[in-house]
Amino acid sequence: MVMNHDPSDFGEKMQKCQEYIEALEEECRKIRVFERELPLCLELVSKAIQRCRHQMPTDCFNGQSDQYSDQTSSEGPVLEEFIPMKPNLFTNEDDHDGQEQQNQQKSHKHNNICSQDKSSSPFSLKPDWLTSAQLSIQSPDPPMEESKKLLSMEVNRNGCGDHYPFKENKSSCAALTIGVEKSLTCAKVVPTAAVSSSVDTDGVGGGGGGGRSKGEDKGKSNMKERRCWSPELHRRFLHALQQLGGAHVATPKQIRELMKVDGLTNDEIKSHLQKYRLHTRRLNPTVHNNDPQTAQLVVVGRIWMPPLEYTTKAASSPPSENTNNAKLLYAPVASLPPSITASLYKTRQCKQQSNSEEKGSHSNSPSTTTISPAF
DNA sequence: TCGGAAATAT
DNA sequence: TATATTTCCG
Repeated sequence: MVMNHDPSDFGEKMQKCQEYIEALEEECRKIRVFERELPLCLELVSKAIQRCRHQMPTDCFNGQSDQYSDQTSSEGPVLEEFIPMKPNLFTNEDDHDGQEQQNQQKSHKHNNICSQDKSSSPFSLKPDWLTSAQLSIQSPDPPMEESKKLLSMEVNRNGCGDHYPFKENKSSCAALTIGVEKSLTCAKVVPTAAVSSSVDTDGVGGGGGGGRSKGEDKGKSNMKERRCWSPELHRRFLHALQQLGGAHVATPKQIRELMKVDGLTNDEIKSHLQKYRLHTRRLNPTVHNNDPQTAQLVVVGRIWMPPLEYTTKAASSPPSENTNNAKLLYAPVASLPPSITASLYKTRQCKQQSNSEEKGSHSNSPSTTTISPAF
């Protein structure tokens, strides 16, 4: 809708405009809960809000419709119905309300159309994801398309969450192969002693090399490259656990078969499983609830959700596998019980930006759920 | 093949 | 120091 108005109904238009914005904001809040399912919708509304805001003081009230007329054609008819279109800045507080946005604002001039297009296009969200090394952790799990992008990103970078270019090491051939596996892992091909210091700069939790190296020399040369369990990989892991009936029932071999990740070894899974069990045990020393069917919350990124659900979502498993499908819960942390969120932010996450595998563990009721330190 | 635990890097 | 991961042992 081109708002080239008569000054006489200025106030009325202004009020309508404001109402639109408020309505859109309300919509946006609702959509955010289902950000994963409705990423484009969310973006659409977000853009609508920011553009509407941006236009209010100028076009809406000054009648400068030509300022955005060119943009409307490219934005599509829906927004055009009610929002003046115009390249805008990174003022969308609903997208990634964080410092990254602010930083971007600082670094981009107001009329930086190219940048705006890049960040706002539904199909070019990658810069947004890339704006933070923590995106794969802090953000809710990306929708499928974004998830793919994220995964492909991970192929190109060498490490969990860091932006270092992928550094193919001579020994990288061992376990890390291609495709899915590389995507799922952080592809951190680090012959530990040699390269890790230059690559693993963001503190993906521990470094750590092999176990007891009987011969010290062994560690350097034959050291297995570290497997960094990316969130996606961990989702698969959890999904496998779900299918197998829980962490204390599943065996590494079974998990590996279910995960279907090339290059992933039983040892790696076993190690991860061991860690998972330890955390579970630590969190609930009295309640031995390893049954995923009763496990209530899992932290993925910064989202808590029933483990069944998020693993299901991640792996697109058949619904029949799960009994909890009715419990769809894609909720940002903000919507979680305060006790949970409070605990959540006490966790080590704050210090480990790219520690991307977190999960809470389980208890029989959310109220008794304890929050694990980043797992 | 598995679970547990030591070893090691960060 | 805590954690993640690898490696060894039984």
